[in-house]
Amino acid sequence: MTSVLVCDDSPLAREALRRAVATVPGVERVTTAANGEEVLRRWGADRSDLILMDVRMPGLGGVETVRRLLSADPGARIIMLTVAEDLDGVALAVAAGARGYLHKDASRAELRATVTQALADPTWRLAPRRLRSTEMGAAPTLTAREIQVLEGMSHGRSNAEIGRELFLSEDTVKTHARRLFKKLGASDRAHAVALGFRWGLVR
Amino acid sequence: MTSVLVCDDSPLAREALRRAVATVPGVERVTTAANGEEVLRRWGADRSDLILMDVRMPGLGGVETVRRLLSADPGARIIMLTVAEDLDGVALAVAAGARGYLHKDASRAELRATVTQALADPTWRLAPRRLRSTEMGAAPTLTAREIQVLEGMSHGRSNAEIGRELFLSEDTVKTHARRLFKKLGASDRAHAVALGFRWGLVR
DNA sequence: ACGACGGTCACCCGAAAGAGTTACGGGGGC
DNA sequence: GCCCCCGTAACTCTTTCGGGTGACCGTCGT
Repeated sequence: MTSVLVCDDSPLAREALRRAVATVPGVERVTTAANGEEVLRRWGADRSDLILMDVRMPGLGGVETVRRLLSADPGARIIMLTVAEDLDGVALAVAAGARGYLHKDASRAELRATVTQALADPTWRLAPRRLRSTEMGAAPTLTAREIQVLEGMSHGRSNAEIGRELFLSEDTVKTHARRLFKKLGASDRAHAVALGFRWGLVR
Repeated sequence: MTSVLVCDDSPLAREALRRAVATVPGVERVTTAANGEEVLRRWGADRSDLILMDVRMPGLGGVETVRRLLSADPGARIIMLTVAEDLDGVALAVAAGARGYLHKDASRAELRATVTQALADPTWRLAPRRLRSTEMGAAPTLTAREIQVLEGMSHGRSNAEIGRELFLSEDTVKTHARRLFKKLGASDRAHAVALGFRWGLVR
């Protein structure tokens, strides 16, 4: 029974990853965890053949989780997931024994190819490479204006206030708002702000 | 020149901590960092006498940062900051060499006392203790109902929908909403959701 | 050259939201 | 005993939001 464990603190990314991994031929079970602690806690009772784990997670970070997991089970196969910003974290994780890494904006095909290969060859290690594309669990791409409007919302400003701040008419702000709602799948500004935080688009 | 470094990924908590620490007699400089990487990067050029660091941070977690910091500089004095939920992280950090820890809802007075003592005595270690109170940079205390309402907002639900979900009238939901706005200092629901994320009240 | 997309703005309209106020019962603290 | 906070609920009133639609212009890619 081939099983894969997906670990990411972002619920949206986690779901997207789970769905993507589930389509890989041969994978019969995909479990998920929200943080490193959860992975370690469950590893004793429930070992997977492969772990996909985010580098940046609250609590026990991905790097430390890799260390502790490998000291408990040197045979564990782990692939780190990362965004462009924390390449050093990836380097640490690979140094600690992770088999490779994937950028979060890797295409679904690249993700599947990597998972397939890692499952097929127990000794496989990823030759470092950079990936692009906009598939998988990548955050929706907002334009600069849309992010400015979203940030305004996250600071509690009304459309009119955002407009004054950005030297735009309120109607224009509303247009940007409507467009970013659609991209994010948000039903209102509160939802949009929440999704912005969950996707890491705003802080 | 006595200097203290405050490290927390939450901007609000960071500012609150910075202000609190700055009032400690003898402290002449307070610098801040948003994550472990930043602390490590700057440690070579700019060493502080004491570090206050959050346990849970994105990227390099507090525990791992303690390890790497102490392996680079065994004399570094570090106090971990934590919320009630990650006591294991604290245990790890203390095991790794942190001098002690403070709950984030410790009173400002307790924070100052701890910092004063840690600065005065280079060998000081905190005897484990639990603290309470609502001073310092603690997140506003929302009631269970208020958090439920805030979570509903973060999922894009209207007041009426939240009411149906929680078996409350829409008017009651609006009352909870108004009260949580006031506690958080939010001007509308989008702002409240943003503050909820920044304070770590919702995910 | 054409179309898709992004940035700008406008108008209409119904549905929400938010502020203000009142109220009543229960619990905890002083 | 009293007061403050919480949970519940209702009422009114004004503002804002969000959807729908249409429009003009510039850019980029094909």
